[in-house]
Formats: sequence, C-alpha cells, structure tokens
Amino acid sequence: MNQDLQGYTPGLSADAAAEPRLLAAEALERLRDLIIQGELAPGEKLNERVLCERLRTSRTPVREAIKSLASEGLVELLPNRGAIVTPVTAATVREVFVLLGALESLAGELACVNASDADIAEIRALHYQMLAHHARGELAPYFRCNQEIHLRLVESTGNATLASAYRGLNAHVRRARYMANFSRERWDHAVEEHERILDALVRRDAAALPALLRSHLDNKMRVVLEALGEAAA
Amino acid sequence: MNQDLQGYTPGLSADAAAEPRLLAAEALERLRDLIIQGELAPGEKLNERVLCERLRTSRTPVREAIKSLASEGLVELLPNRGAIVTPVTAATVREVFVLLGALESLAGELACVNASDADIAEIRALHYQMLAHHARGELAPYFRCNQEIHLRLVESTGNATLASAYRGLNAHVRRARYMANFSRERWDHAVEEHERILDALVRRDAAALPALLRSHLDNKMRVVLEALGEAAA
DNA sequence: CCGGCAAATTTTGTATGCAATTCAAACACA
DNA sequence: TGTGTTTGAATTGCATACAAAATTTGCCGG
Repeated sequence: MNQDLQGYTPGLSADAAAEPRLLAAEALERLRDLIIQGELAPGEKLNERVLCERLRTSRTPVREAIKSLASEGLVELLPNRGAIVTPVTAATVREVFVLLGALESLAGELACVNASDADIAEIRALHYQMLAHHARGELAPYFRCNQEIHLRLVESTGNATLASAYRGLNAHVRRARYMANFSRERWDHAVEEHERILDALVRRDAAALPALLRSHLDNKMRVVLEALGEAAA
Repeated sequence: MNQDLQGYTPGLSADAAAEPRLLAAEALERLRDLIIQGELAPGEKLNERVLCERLRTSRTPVREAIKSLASEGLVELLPNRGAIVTPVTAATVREVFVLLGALESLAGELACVNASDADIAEIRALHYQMLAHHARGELAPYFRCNQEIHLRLVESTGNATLASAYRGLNAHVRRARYMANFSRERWDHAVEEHERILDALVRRDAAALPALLRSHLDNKMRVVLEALGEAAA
C-alpha cells in the first residue's frame, strides 16, 4: 500500500550522469530512514523548516514526504498543528506483530506453492550466510540477512500486494527493533527456528511452514516487548 | 493575479458552511471516492489542472492528495509524467482478495477473544438489517450493511493497525465490486454464509470463524473475477 | 506571585510563479 | 510516403509568497 521505489539500484553501473530522481521521493526515503533509525524520536514534532534545512530542499517536497509517511503510519498528522513521529507503544508493537504474523503465515503457505526453485535456493544461500554471521557474532549483518530472508520469502509468493503490505508494516518493527538487543540464548533460539523454517520451505511443506513462521514472529514480538520494558503476553 | 478572489467567498462553495477542514484532506477523500466509484476509470491519467477545477482548489492540495493515494495504492506515480489510476486486473484483484482473506481470518480469530458483547450485539443487529435488505432485494443498502458488518468485525478485534490495513485493501475491492452484479443465487448463498459467520461469532467459536470468513472471501473473489470476465481459479 | 487576556511571533496551509521535462505537431529530408 | 528532427505548447516538479491558525510572549489587574 505504500509506493515502493524498489526498482531503483543506486550503485549498479547505471549512468551516474543522468539523475531523474525526484526530490520528494528522495525526501521520503531519507525521512523514513531517519524515523526507522530513531534519529527522529517517537513522539517528536516534525518542524517543516528544520527538515527543509536538513534535507536541503524547500517545503513542498518535505510536505509531500510527510503526507506519504502518514499513509504508511510512521507519522501522525495533527491538522493545523503539523505532524509527529508515531509513538512506539507496547500496544502498537503487539498489534503490528500480530498482523505481521498473519501475513508471513500466509506468505509461507503461498510460497510452498508458488516459489520457484531458484527463489528457494537463494533463500537457502542467505540462510547459510546468516548462519555465518551468527557464528561470528556479527549482529548487524545478521539482522540484514534475517530481514532479507523474510522479505525474499514474502516476495517469492508472487503476490506483490502482500509484499508491499509486508514492507510497510516491517518498517514499524524495524523501528522498534532498533531498541532491542537480545541475549545470546534468544539469538541461538531464533537461529534454530530459522533452521526449521528453511527446512519446511525446502520441503514445500505448506502444512508446517505457516505455523513455524507465526510462532517465530510471536517470539520476535516477545523479545521486542521485553526490550520495551513491558511484560509480554 | 487577483488575490481578492480567493479570500472572497466564505459562503459560496457548496460545502463551506461549518468546518475548518483542510482542503488537502477534503481533496483526498473526494478523489478516493471518485476512483472507488469508477468515475475516474482505471488507467486514466490524472491531470492536475482538471482536478483543480473539479475540486475548486489549487494544485497544492491536489498534489498532496495524489501522493497519498499513491501510498494507498489507488494511483500510480509516473515520475515527471504525472499519475494514473491504478488499473484493475484479475491478477491484482486476486492478490488483494487473498490478502483480505488472511486479514479477515485473523480478525475472526481475534474477535472471538476480544470483541465485547456490545460489539457482537451491534454486528447482529446489522446482520438482521442486512437480511431485511436482502429480502426486499435492495442491493445497494445490502452492500452497505455488508461492508459495515465486515468492518465492525475487524474493528471489534481492538487491533487498530489491522483495521487500518483492512480499510486500505477494501478500497481496492470496492472499486472492483462496482463492476460486479451477481445473480440471485450467488446472493442467497452469500447470505447463508453470513448466517454461519454470525453464528460462529456469537458462539465465539475461534476454531470455526476464521475458516468461514476465509471461504466467504474466496467466494466473493470468484464473483468479482467472473464479473471481470476472467476465469476464477 | 499568579492567572488571564492580547499582541507578536512562529508555523502551518494554500496559491501561484518559474524552470525543467515531456508531449505533440509541423517540418525537412531522403 | 515515411522517418527523424526541431520547435512550440502543455504539464509536471520545485520554490516561494501570502493567509490563517496556533503558539509564545508580555502585559495588566488582582
């Protein structure tokens, strides 16, 4: 439901001379990153003038970006009073995770039927790459692989609407995730879950995969909620 | 040029009477309705100047509305070339319905646990109202009741994120629905399904309700796809 | 010192001007 | 006649000017 600029690959030998990029799209992406990485804190007021200086542009693109972010749910609009970064509460995190669980569960079901062998092979490769990062204790690269695996799984369903919805919701989670540093034990457990998930995917076991994904998401949720200082359900 | 014209008419615009509503929000709503009701046809190009005249406003609110609609997926942005109404293809309709099926299924599960007795009572009342419209063959009011029931069900889960995602996707479906005029037989069948759905909800039967909703959505999808002239899966 | 009112300032919302890109039509040339 | 080019019009993207609303500041009376 959010517009995605996924087809754009910045560094791939495209002619660097021509730059048909729109300022508004650029502003949208940068603001979204600022929010996800917490540089714009939850609840913080977005001052248009300040953002204009930061993004080196005028108010028009900034305002358009803010409107888009509101549609994605990352900011809230207060009529005649501007916009604030959507607060991250335990309640909303729980809501998002429940929804993501349903989405990934559906994705698992569909992927078993629709994913190509190449899709699965790529996911398996990413899985092993992730294992390597886990073995070396490289947290940030592990996270990237992890994200990539989940995203690829969703995309392998061939349902672009599902993938788009997934990306939008995932932005919320990634924002919360930034606060969550979990224990080695939790980490090991998550990796084990991924082993079982990959196994079910390779076997195209549509009966098992959805439940595995849902419970995996459920555990992720608990970790994040703990980090938020709230008791998980 | 003549600034007097803009500040001139507090009472001339038809809808001006009461509220300090924002033009951008108004434009967004009206454009969305125009798209959903097919007055702006799928694939049609959105000309800003034309829309400005139609909505009696300047380009700024219109542009912001278009950006928001793009985030919702109702229009597609073509950089430097404006925007078009997102085409309705059998493929995207199928995608959206599959997703909606998962969402309503989840909603059913959650509603059985979280809905208040008052929520369920209200849904039951709407159900009987819908039955009345069905008995009288009043199609449009029937649709409204139907929509309202599904929306109330989703909202009764208490998961605002879920409800928001549902509303967004539902806009797409309603747009397709406008083309679908189904047979009396199909209609009767849909009503029967609603009977079973209401029954499961009243019993808070979380084991049965999700599957009922999913299959209900699946049938709705078939009807819409048929109306689109495509063979359903 | 405090609370409430009012002017001043800031900030948002809207309209419009200007530049750059795209689209279309006329034209030149083979 | 068909094709490529060029030039003009229309449209989009961005910046800015203007108006309205909200926030802050300062003043006054109590």
